[in-house]
Amino acid sequence: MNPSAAQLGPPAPEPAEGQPEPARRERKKRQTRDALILAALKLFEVKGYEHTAVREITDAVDVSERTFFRYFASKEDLAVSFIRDRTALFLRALAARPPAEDPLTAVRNAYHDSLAESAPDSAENMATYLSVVRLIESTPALLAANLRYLHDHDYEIVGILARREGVDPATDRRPRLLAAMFGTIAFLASQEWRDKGCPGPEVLAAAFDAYADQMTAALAGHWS
Amino acid sequence: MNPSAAQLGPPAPEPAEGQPEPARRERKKRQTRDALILAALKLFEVKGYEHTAVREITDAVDVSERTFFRYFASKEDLAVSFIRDRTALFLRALAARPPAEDPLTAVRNAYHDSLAESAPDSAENMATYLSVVRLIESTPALLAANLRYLHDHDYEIVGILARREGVDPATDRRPRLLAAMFGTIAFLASQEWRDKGCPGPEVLAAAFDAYADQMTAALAGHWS
DNA sequence: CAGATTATGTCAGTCAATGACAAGTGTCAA
DNA sequence: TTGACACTTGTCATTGACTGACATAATCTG
Repeated sequence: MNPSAAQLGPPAPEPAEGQPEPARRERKKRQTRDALILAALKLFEVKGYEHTAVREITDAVDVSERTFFRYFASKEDLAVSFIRDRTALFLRALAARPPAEDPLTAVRNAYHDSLAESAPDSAENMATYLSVVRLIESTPALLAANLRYLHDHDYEIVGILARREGVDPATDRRPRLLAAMFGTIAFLASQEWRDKGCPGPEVLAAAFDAYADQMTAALAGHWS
Repeated sequence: MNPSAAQLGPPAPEPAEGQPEPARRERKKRQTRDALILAALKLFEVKGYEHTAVREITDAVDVSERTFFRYFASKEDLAVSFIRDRTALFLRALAARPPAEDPLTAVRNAYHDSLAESAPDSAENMATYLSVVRLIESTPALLAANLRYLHDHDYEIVGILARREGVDPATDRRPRLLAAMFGTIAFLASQEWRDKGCPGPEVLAAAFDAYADQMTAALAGHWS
């Protein structure tokens, strides 16, 4: 049982595997994991991330502090677990885009796909996700963790892009460049979205598109 | 005496202010600050960042642990203090570029300027800087701190760009976009540079240019 | 030199994170 | 059902980053 081994969105019943798991043990793990996340978010919202001790979270769920760290590598890790799920969604969406699309188009569409896939999941789910984003965007430490997570997983995007276009990521800089630029504008978009008060997902998508649209314009010449 | 109030490159004798400071106190502060940085880097290089306790650093300099935290907000803070200096150089360089240059050109030239300004500073200085970059690039925690620092100061670049081009950063996304993209490629460049073994500064500059050159190409169509 | 500033040391304490070992619980086959 | 085996959890002890409070000592200022 290594920390954050099995990442999964909160109460989203596993795609159902055959029979190979008599369930009780796994079910309990999932329960405590979900309970920890839920209690943590609740506390974070009230007292703020920094001022919530791990101890308080585990007390609320009635498990030992040690157990917490067997589920999550760190306090940060819990907070960004949602981001992890979103990123995984995006990666799958990107891999699924038709090869006929050029890289930028594929990335843009994949972003929308992943957003659409997670958004209507359930209203309650969306609300939770929104509160997490709000939390992350307003907590410097989590913002940094988020940044770091995105960076650590850029190479996966790079791999998919390079495969799609049949280029060698070791010599061709374009896949790395596009992957990094995607991360950048996704980040800018969620900032703008937060500044607007985290309205609906479609506003986030619109902000993303606006940034994507202006990339070449920003590089062009004078802005007059 | 708040932490990291006065950031300055290591042994670079202050631009000399009139007379208003009878010096001794300031001189001593500078001394211990430099001594802490020096001892820290030496230890980091030998034992690695994570495995060097603040206690060991302060023992080497013979000050109390508490004093360390009066000079640096955190252990990370010490390590990225060099990055701060470099960023400050870049900002000044960017502000100094002629307004006739279009934004992208100005940013690229400013990057080279700041590199040139710090590089020949002194051979020993350069060596120190290189070891810091190596350290940061090979320590996940520091990489994250670096990322965060860059992000936290994007707004300064945004401000300069917006002023240069006479646009409103609140409504026009282009300054934010270019600032973020600059950060991205500067980051990619230093990674590539590290992977090549941190050769000379000109190699870093070349990598930066290569990325800058390919930005539009990466956004264009298929890469074939 | 007196008296206001300011830096430093000491101390006690919080909080995150980890290793080691014991105790409890679930699983599976005989 | 039972008993061996695989995990999971709790307990305990420890390290290390960081902070607040207060006393002390050094450096200004006049």
